[in-house]
Amino acid sequence: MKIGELAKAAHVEVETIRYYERIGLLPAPSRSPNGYRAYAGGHLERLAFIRHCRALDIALVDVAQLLRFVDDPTTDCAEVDALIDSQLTRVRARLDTLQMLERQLVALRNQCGAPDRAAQCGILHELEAPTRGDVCVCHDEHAQ
Amino acid sequence: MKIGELAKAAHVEVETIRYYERIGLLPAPSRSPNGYRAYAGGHLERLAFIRHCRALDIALVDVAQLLRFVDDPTTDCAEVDALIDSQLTRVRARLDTLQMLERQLVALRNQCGAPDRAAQCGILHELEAPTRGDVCVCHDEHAQ
DNA sequence: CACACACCCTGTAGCCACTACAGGGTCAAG
DNA sequence: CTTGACCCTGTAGTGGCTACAGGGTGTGTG
Ligand SMILES: [Zn+2]
Ligand SMILES: [Zn+2]
Ligand SMILES: [Zn+2]
Ligand SMILES: [Zn+2]
Repeated sequence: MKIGELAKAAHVEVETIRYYERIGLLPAPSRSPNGYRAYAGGHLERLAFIRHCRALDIALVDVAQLLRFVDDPTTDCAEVDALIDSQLTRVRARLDTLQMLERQLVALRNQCGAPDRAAQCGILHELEAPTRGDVCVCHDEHAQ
Repeated sequence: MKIGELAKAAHVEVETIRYYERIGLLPAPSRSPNGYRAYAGGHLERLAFIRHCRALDIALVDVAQLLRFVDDPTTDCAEVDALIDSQLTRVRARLDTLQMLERQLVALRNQCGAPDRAAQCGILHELEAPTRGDVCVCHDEHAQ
């Protein structure tokens, strides 16, 4: 299997595959006489695993860790669980932030009475608020 | 005001301020005879505005655009509104993705029956699923 | 006055996970 | 014989900072 075929099979860019090889995530395949990379089934499996993890937004360092567990199935899976847990924690933290952000943006959006000149726009007015030392609608880190 | 004082006042790293200056977001201040940057009140205002936007996760290019509106208050604020709207759209899209992600991670986390050897761990098992062509628990991009 | 220490300067490189060339080689179809 | 699709290596760019390295400056203490 040539790199383009592997890319198509795994729904990944060719450059991404070479990148994974460069950083040591995907083992270097054998080469055809012409120098082209020649992949076997195992490479597609491993690449699918990686992409699957990436779809879960798991960082590549953590994917590398998971791959080590896959390669050595005698290790205690508690570390796998912990890794997923910490990933879940990160995702939930980001979710909280984004939900706050959405509320703040909606509030901000409602500030614009009617589109007119920027001088009257409530949005810009609101964004300038912390400038004047007013209570900040979106974050209070600089309000304390 | 020296750069460290400005940094403290705006709750920003010194390097961040120099970075904003380098990319043209914050105007270069005048210099003291010793070469130190000497900031005026306007700089703190502008920096607060930028950090306020960044707290709303608005990209620096968009912040630059907003600053142009601030500087020229005669422009039509419809563009401001559109910018906030598109930001809101981005945030909501990311929210949707993250919510799916959280559900998938929870499902994945529940796969681990009891921590034991990695060979039996349902999490690794599940992460390997797309490898075997099974229906993918987390993303179907490579399942169709 | 000597020294420490905090702060300032410039410039460059690193982070993450790719993505996009530039500049070349290989191969099959028409 | 030419076209075009694919492959190769190596390097640089993205965003939004962050972290040095290698210097200069300013203040307080012994
Ligand atoms: Zn998947
Ligand atoms: Zn408006
Ligand atoms: Zn704010
Ligand atoms: Zn487990």
